[in-house]
Amino acid sequence: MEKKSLNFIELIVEDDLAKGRNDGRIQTRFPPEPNGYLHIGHAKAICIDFGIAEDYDGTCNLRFDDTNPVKEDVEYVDSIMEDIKWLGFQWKNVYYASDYFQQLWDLAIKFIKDGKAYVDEQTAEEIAQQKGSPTVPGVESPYRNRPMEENLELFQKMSNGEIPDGKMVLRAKIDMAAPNMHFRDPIIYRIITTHPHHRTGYKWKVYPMYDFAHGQSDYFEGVTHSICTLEFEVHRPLYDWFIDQFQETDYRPRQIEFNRLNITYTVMSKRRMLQLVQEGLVSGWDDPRMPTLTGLRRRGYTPTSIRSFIDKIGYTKVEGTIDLELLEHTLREELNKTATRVSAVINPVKLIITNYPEGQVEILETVNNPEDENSGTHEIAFSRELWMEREDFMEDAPKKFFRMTPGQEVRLKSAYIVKCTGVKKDAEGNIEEIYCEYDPMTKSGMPEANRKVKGTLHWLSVAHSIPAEVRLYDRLFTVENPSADERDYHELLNPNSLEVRTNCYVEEYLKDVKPFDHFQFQRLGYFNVDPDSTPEKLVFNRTVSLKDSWAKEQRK
RNA sequence: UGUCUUAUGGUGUAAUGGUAGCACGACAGAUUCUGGUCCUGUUCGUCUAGGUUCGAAUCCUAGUAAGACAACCA
Repeated sequence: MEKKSLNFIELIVEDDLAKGRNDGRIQTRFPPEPNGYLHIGHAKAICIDFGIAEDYDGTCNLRFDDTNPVKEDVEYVDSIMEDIKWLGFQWKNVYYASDYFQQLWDLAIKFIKDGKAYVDEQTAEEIAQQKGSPTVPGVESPYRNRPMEENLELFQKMSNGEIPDGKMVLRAKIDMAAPNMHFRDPIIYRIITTHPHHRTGYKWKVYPMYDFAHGQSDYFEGVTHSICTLEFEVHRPLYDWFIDQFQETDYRPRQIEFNRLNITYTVMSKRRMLQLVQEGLVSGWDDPRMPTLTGLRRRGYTPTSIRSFIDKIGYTKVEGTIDLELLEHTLREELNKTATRVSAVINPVKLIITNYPEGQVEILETVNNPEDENSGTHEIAFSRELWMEREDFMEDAPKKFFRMTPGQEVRLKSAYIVKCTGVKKDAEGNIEEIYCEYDPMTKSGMPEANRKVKGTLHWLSVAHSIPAEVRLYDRLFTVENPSADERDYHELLNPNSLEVRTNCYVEEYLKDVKPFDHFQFQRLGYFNVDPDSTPEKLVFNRTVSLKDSWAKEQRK
């Protein structure tokens, strides 16, 4: 058994374990704010949070960081839980930062009593101004040194709802000249009376800020490893400082930061995704073009493929961008092994076998999955009139065109070898029908069928196929890194990210499919059944195309 | 002209002082009743300069480059 190399987080955990820290206990948490849908970047965090707990015999809890009622909603709580479960993880407990509002408030009182917090009455602008800049030290607030009793009284008033929103804040008293901006008397409590909290309603008038809530919540819960993304690196000294102020035993949580996930041709910020949804540029959070988990699910991505992808990209502290192709590769890798092969024609043109008896129908067998011996076969009807793809015919074909062209033999998958004899065109010269003759001795399985031909095409019997809508998805953006582009992001959107084809056909075998079933449409790609699909009107999404070396050849 | 962090092929990631490897991509070939899959091969890398060491991608120093931080967001 080959030993898998550990990532830097696992190394830290093993080192802590070896040193006996926190009594050898491992506890993590996944701490989303319920203000948006989870995306594949969150999946990366979920995999390490739950993964570390699993691998080191620890526990992982789900904790909603719901300290800002202005932005949060139960709608998101529900979707977040659903997405985590879909990925295949199970939390030990569900916690909410709002569960700790009383404890946090008590802690704030302690800070005031210890002379480590004060009430500031300045405006947000004044406070921002005094903060200085990364290179210029800040200025102390005129309210910084007011007596402890006065702070206590004012904070009580804030908490009672006697002070309007925005008029006062509670700040930690640390160091306005600190080189780390976060130490310049950070605001730890603000007044919010106008928005109900999704769990506590209007009970609380003051709410703790992230820095005063996150690490403390970790501490209250007994978290040992608080894993988050790199953007919180500069917060870590403050995380540690707060804990220093009230730590009572040897137990201590530890924050570790890793690189967040970026993928080419997409955006990973909740703000940008919200815009896409609100401006109607996509159909919703679950639009199959969205990098949200709900979008990816609707697109046809599987939980295992996403986890496998996360496993491939690893965890480091280097900020980079992953090729979308790696994600697609991971998905194809899985679906190739699992997806049933069926035929679908998404740009149909009629093919008539002139020497095949009218009215005759043959029931043929076709394999479900050549990659899986146990997958069996299913039946497909063959007759005189078929559907084939327009792209599979060319009148004046180049040498490397291995499909249907007059005079050249091709194989109809699982059926016969045919030779094109001509076409019928309308007045504008558009091809209306294609004609061919079949060789009755070349039915699949017969010795003559082994004859070498240039190519194999998929097809459908006109009388035995059912209509379907097929939605062809492509990347949402035309540039690799939309976030870094100076242009307005509207200009970067791919106008062809969705192409709806309403005149497609699929085999009768698919008449009873259910939403999220996935298939390989032979020679086209992997498709799944959209939730919009009904027995009367089937709707398929293209999850990802097959690798297409003919398309590549054509681009040369 | 601050603090923190990072630097390995086109991309991502290993090598934990001892042979720079893997995956994706690209390119070429073979096989094929999917121009898919499978298989084979090719291409391409330790940011720079010093130092420590028998030996440095790894440790040290200095540069260079990139990123994060100045919300009553998380």
